[in-house]
Amino acid sequence: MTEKPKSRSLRQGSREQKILSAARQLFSTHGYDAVSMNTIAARAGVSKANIFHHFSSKEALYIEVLRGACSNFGPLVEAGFVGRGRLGARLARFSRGHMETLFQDERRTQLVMREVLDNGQRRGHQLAERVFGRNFSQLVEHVRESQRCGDVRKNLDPAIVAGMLLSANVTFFLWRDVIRYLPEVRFADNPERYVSQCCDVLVNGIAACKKAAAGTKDGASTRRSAVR
Amino acid sequence: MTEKPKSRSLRQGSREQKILSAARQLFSTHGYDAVSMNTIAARAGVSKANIFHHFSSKEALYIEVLRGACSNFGPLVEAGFVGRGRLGARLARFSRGHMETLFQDERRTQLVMREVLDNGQRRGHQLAERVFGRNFSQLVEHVRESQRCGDVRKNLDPAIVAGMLLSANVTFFLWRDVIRYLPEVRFADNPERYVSQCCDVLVNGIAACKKAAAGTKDGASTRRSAVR
DNA sequence: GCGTTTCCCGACCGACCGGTCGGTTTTTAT
DNA sequence: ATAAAAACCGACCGGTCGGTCGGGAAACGC
Repeated sequence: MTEKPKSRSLRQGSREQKILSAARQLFSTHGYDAVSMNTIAARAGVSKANIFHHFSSKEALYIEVLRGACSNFGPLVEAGFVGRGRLGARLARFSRGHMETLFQDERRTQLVMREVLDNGQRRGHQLAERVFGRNFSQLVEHVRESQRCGDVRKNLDPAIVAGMLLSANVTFFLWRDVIRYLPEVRFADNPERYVSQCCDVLVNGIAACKKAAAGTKDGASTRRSAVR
Repeated sequence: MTEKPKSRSLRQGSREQKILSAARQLFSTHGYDAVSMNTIAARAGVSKANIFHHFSSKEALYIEVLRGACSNFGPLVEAGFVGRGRLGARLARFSRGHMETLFQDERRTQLVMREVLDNGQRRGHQLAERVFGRNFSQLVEHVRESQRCGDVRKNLDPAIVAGMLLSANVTFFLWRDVIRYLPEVRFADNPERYVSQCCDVLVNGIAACKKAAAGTKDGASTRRSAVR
């Protein structure tokens, strides 16, 4: 009716994109097995047979969704870490950005998580290359750099420090719907405060001894805000 | 042939236990959807109909497996934390025990993880009560106690500190098959070293300022061992 | 001994799974 | 205008799913 014909090259892959979009939504929230091709077809407003016209199999479709989820997973994060300022400030900025990225596209994060849990052993290699790739390497490099500057203790494995930096946020994301019901936990709906405190601890933990107290300035503001 | 009759009350629930055991194995390694009742029946050496005689549905069987996995999940861990000694030593002992528990029954850990990922939102409440229950509370209480003693900075949320303590280990468990392929990571097969360094960082991070260096003694032994 | 209850199984059910097939419509190239 | 190619669909395939049913075997109370 109101639609113009549109050349195929213009609306290139519109149906295919709809399929991918539907599959991304469904796979990430319910997992691979729990989602049927019928469901995807219905969600995408497309016949099931059409899906098999664009993707050779359900597995192939899933892989495609996964590939899309993995690309550019970290550049934003990385961008948040670089720059000048004292260690505590940069680290907090990075961590905040990281947490934001996790929640910005929960679907994507959840998809990756699920893949790690379900196929970590089988596809661990690909995941390591695709999800992290250079991102983790760059983060480690930053830590190493800080060690050279004397900001970070030299007896720490930079990869472990980088891992701890990420693990706190990832765990928060993963368990947020559970810890909410723990009576002692009051930060379930306040990731900012969580990140802030974690960075506080980490900065103090990794900083070279004489500067231990210095990093506190940025991270320790316990009463930052109660929003979100 | 060689089997004696055995009264029913003696071998009480032997078939039922076999079913539960098979279900536990299969669910934990492949997830709920990917495991069929036929498979469970075959693994248990029982007819499928018999499973439905003992358990009203697949869901009920799964819940039962889950209940078994959740009980006594933490007492051992808790036991490792209490006792005397300086903060760093106790914390390291606890963390080591925690990591050990995670790997001691990987199946169980993986089952809980999967449940969190798949049904965290729906069953978050039950999970919070069953998986952690008093365990997390006790851990938090220990942190709070250390705060009163002046060993831990008072401006930190004890629940967050407790969370960081656990998150490092949990993340290691979850991502172990992925980080193995990261070139910078050399601790993938050496959880002891990982735990050791994490505790080092945490102890220094949470310790009251003047004692910052003190906790290092126990945790910083970077060259502890290369075994396992 | 005998009835009752519990345990157990093979056969079977409708629903749905991933995937295919033949044919129709739409787009593109000429 | 037309033929080739790509996109698309309804109907259908063999197979498996969770779950049921009727009946046989074993343990129980008496």
